[in-house]
Amino acid sequence: MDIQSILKAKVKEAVKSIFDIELPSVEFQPTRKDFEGDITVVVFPMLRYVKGNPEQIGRQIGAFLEERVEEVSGFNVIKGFLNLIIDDAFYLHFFNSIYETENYGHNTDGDTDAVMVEYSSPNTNKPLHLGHIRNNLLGYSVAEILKASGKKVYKTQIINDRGIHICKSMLAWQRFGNGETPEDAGLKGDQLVGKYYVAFDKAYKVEIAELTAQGIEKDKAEKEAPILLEAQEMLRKWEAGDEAVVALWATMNGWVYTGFEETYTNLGVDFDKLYYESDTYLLGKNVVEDGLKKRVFYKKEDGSVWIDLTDEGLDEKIVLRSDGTAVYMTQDIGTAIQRVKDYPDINGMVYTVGNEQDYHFKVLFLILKKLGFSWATNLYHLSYGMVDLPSGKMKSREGTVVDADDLMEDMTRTAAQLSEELGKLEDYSDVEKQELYRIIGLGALKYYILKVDPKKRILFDPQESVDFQGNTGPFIQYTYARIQSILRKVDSNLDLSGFKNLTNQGVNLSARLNDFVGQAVEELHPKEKELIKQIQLFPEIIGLAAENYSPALIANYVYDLVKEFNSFYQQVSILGEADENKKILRVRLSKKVGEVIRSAFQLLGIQVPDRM
RNA sequence: GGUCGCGUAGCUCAGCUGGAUAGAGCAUCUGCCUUCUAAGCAGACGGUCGAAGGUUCGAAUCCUUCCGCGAUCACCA
Repeated sequence: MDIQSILKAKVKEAVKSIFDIELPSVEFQPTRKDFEGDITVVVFPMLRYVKGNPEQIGRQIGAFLEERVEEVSGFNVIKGFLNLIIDDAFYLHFFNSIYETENYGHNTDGDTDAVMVEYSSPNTNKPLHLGHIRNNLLGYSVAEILKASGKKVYKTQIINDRGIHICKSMLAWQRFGNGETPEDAGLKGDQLVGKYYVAFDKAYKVEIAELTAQGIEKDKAEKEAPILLEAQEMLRKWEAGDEAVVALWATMNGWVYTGFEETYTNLGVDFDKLYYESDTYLLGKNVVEDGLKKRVFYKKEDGSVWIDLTDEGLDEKIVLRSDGTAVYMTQDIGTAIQRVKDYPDINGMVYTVGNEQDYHFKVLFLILKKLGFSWATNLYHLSYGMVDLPSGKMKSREGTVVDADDLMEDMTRTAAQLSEELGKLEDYSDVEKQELYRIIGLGALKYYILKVDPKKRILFDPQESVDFQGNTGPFIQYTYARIQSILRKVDSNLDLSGFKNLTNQGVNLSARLNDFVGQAVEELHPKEKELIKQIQLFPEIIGLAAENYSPALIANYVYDLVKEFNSFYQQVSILGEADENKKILRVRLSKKVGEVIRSAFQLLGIQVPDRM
């Protein structure tokens, strides 16, 4: 039972006993560092029920608690704030009770509902860029956080493998490629296909310039450039199942998938199920029929089908074209339904998609609700701000993007450079070093992106790059590495410390710690107490992060924990402590902090190194 | 123009389901490596929380208006 629940009941009891009033709720907050105490009861809200001077009331409640509640060892009142001092024994017992818990912080008795998390969902005509990185990191992390909060999670992406964009790459490759393959070019498949997408745009612009030079208006030229018309023709052939076109399409998409696979592996993300738009783009049409019957939709004279959302403050939205073909919305309706068919335990979905589609998802969710699907109330658009460069928006067509592969390589290189300067790893092999640099470089990148609130747009300056000091991934990884170093030394100093049972036989240790709790509770160092308090927060933070779909909460939490640990590390000696019981406690604290760091970072998709 | 989001230190961000003197990091400046990894620790400097009203014991946080930035308002996806 956590301390807050205990106190809540006791404060109510106090008010009942002193003033004979039933209090509906009690407000707590952690005591500010500048005051003495651990938990603060805010008296002000009680004034609605209890008449009197807040300071006076606080003192009366405080005295009651100090006398009747064994966890409360003292109190003070400042203005309307009742600061309670919690007995060290409580914290020690708490720490002792969770020390052996594996996956501490995870909710193990979660509901049986599953949730599907969609992220990445790239187009297959170009490589992934920085924007996709943010998307992937967010989606992956939220999926992991939901799992930790007790949900069953399916990770998915819908691959946008058809449409005019891929036809553009195909056409350009036919014209300028001379049969070039990724092997010939020495390029990843997605990079090669992206190259031809850029080539298309270049040729297209040349044609537009030629047309306008002939006196044709720009608008018209843009629509009638021969190369564009040809790409459109190619799309029609694809839809008609033209063998040659479909074969080329399959080949080039194949290259792209091989390339993506490599990028995903490097980025450390994965998927349980892939959906391809070439399979789903016709879905949803039968649902429209159904919606017409239910009068959720209506038909205009030209045959197009619409939904009227003006009552909800939105406008009218088309769900089927007059020629009977599907639009984007139709597909998304059909795909959502298909997913629930594929995984009947799904009772909610998370869509990781940029905030430029806020309106689309608002409408989509509303339509699904109106169609009466029970799971439609549990849909969430994990909307995030764009990643912009100092020069403005990223545009693949114009080549002004920060490529995902390049960026990861850059980060690894920077980590390598920094690490070499520090020169702490002379005994590592090149392979080991390379892997470590990757962990650090990616840690820096991932933390940098995940620590900010998803809603905010990120301005990414490749020149200034990503920090490795302060509130950063490497800072936290470094603390983890230091802890591992301590734990290694515990093992190797058997004869000196008598710690031989520490890592293997927890039972023995628990017994000894219990002795310690019994005999010397008042000796808990302030830093030890702060650390335990911080550790105590972890389960609650995971819950909050899941509720808010926010990896940033995890990042901020682990940063605070690490700061607290570093301060502890600096102020007290761990292995040098003379009192063996204290030494054991400190080693155990360090070990647990390490576990929480690893666990929290795992939720962010970031690895931790044993040394750095 | 309508709708949605954002605006906190020179820069990057926490805090936003209302609570004490608004917190970190970077940058600048001071100290601390013969003791567990200095990618660290301790400290200094830095703020009319975009502006103005309102709600109340109390507002960065909630409401209204305005300003600035962004997104979106296609029989494109």
